[in-house]
Amino acid sequence: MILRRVCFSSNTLVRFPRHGVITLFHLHSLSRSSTYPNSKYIPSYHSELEQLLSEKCKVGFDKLEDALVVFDKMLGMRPLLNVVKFNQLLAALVKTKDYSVALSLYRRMCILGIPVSVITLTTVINCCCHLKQVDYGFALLAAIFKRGFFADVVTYTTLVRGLISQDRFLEAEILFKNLLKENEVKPDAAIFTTIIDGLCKTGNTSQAIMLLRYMERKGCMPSVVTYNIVIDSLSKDRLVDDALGLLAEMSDKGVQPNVVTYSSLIHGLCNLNRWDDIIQLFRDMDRHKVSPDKHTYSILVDAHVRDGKVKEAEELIELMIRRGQPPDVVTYNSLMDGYCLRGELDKALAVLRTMTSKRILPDTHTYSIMINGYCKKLEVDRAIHILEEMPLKGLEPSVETYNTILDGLFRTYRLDEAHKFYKKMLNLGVKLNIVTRGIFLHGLCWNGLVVEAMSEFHKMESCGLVHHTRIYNILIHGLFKDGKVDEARNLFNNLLLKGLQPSVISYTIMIHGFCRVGLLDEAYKILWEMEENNCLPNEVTYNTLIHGCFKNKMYDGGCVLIDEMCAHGFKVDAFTTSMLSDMLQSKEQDPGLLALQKKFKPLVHQ
DNA sequence: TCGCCAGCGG
Repeated sequence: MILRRVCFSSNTLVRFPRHGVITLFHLHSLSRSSTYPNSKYIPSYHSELEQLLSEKCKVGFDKLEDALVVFDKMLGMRPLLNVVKFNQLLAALVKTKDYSVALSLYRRMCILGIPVSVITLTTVINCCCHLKQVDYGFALLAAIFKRGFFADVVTYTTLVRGLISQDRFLEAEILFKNLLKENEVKPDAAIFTTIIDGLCKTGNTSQAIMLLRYMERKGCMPSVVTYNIVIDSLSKDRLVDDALGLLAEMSDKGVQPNVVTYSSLIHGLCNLNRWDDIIQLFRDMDRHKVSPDKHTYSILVDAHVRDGKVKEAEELIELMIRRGQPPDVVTYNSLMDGYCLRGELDKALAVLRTMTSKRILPDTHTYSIMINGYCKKLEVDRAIHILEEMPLKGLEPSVETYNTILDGLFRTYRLDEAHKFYKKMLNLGVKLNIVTRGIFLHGLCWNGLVVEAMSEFHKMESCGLVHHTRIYNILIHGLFKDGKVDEARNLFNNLLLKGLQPSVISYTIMIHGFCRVGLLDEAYKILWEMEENNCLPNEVTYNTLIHGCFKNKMYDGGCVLIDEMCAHGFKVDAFTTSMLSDMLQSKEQDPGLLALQKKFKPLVHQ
C-alpha cells in the first residue's frame, strides 16, 4: 500500500514531453501510402498482417516508415485488431530503439480509444525509461492503477531499471525492497538481476554476490544473465579468479555459459595479460560449442593494441573477416587508438581510410581518438580543427571530446584559451562530468594557479560536484608542488571526513609530498596508515618512498624497503636503480653504507 | 500471442 501511495503521489496526469522529432503531423504524412510507394507490400488482410507483426516484434521493422504504414492500416481494420497486435507493433519499435515514435503511437491509440493492456503500458513505460524519463514511467504506473489493472513484476522491473539508468539507485533499491516487503509481486530472476546489475554498476560487487545467494535461498534460480553480470563486474574489478569460480559454479548448476560469459572473462584476463588463460578459455568455448562473436574478437584486438602488439591486432582483424565476423567501427576505433597512443598518427589516418573504403562510418569516438592523438602530441590546433569538422559530418562531439581538448590547452600552457573553452563548454550546454572538473582543476595547478584551483574547488564542492577521491588527489598534489604542506595535509584529512576512501594514488601523493620536503617520518606514517586501511602499496608507492629515503640519506630505511618490495614481487624503477648506483659510487666512509654497497652491487649490475 | 535483466571504446 505504501507503494501505491508513493506511486500516486507522482504526477497522475499522463503527459509527454516533446520526445524526439516525430510529431503527430509527421505521423500522418508518413503513413500516407502515396508518400511511400513501398507500402503496397504491407498486407491488408488480417492473417497476413498478424503474421508480419509476430515476426517483426522479434526483430523490428527494417524501415520506420513501414511500421507507421502498418499502424495506419491497423487503425482502419474492422473488426478492430486484438490489443496483442498493437503491443507487437510497439514491441517492434522498441527493438529498433524508436522509443519516441512508440510513445507517439501510444498517444494516438489513447486519443482513438483503442483498448490497451498492462503489457501495452509496460512497453510504453519501458520507452519512457529508455528516454531517461522514468518519472513519466511512474505517471503511467498510476495510469495502470486508474484503469483497474495490476502492475506485475515486469512493470516494476522496468521501473527499477529506469531509476538505475538515471543514477537513482537508492530509489530503485527502496522500490525493490518495498515490493518484497509488501508481497506486491512475486520476484523473478529478472528483477533480482536488475538490482544485481545496479549494485555492480555502483561498484558494490560483493553486495551483488550476496543478493545472488539470497535469490537462490528464496528459490529463484539465477539465470545466465545474472551470472554474466556478476562475472563481468568481478572481471572489471580484476578479480578474474573469483569470476572463473562462478563460471565453474554455473556449469555445476546446469546454467550454460554463453558467448557473453566468455567475453567478459576474456576481457578480465586481457587486462591482466594472462594470455595462457585466455587461450585455455578459447579451448573451453570450442568444447562447449560457443562461438566467439564480434565483441569477443574486438576485446582481443583492443588487448593486443594496449599491449603494443598492433601488428597482431591487424592480423586478428583479418581473421575476423575470414571467419565472417567483419570488424565494425568499434574494432577499428581500437586499432586507431593503438596507433594514436604510439604517436603514429599517419597510421591511424590510414585506418580511417580503410574504414571509409569499407563503408564503415566513423563515429564520435573515432574522431575523439584522433583528437586525443593530436592533443597527446601537443598539436592542439589540429585537434581543434577536427572538433570543428565534426558537426559538418553530422557528429556531435561528446563531453569526452571536449575534455580532451581542454586538457590539451592546459598542458600547452594556453591558459586564456583553456578558460574560454571551458566557458564555451558551459554555454553549449555540454554536460560537464567529474573528469571535466578534474581536468580544469589539474590544468590550473599545472599552470601554477593552485590558489585559483582551490577557490574553484570550494565553489564546486558547495554544489556537491566534486565528491570524488580523484579530485582531492589532483589538489593535494598541486598543493604539495606549490609547497603548501599544511594545506595539503588538511585536504587529505578532509577527504576522510567527507567519507571518501583514499586510493593507493592518494597515499602515494602524500608520501611523495612529504618526502620532497624531507618529512620522512610523516611519509612513513602514511605507509603504515595504508596498511591499517587495507590499502596495499604498489610499485610506485614503494619507489616513491625509497627515493625519499635516499634523497634524505636514509640508506638503511631505503634498503629495507627495497627488500620488502622485492618480497612482494615488485621491481625497483629506473630512478631507484640510478640512486642505488650513486650510492655505490659514494665515497662516504660510513660503515653501514659500505655494507649496503656490497649487498646491492649485484642488483645494479644486472 | 505481446512487455523486464548481460559483454567491446579515450
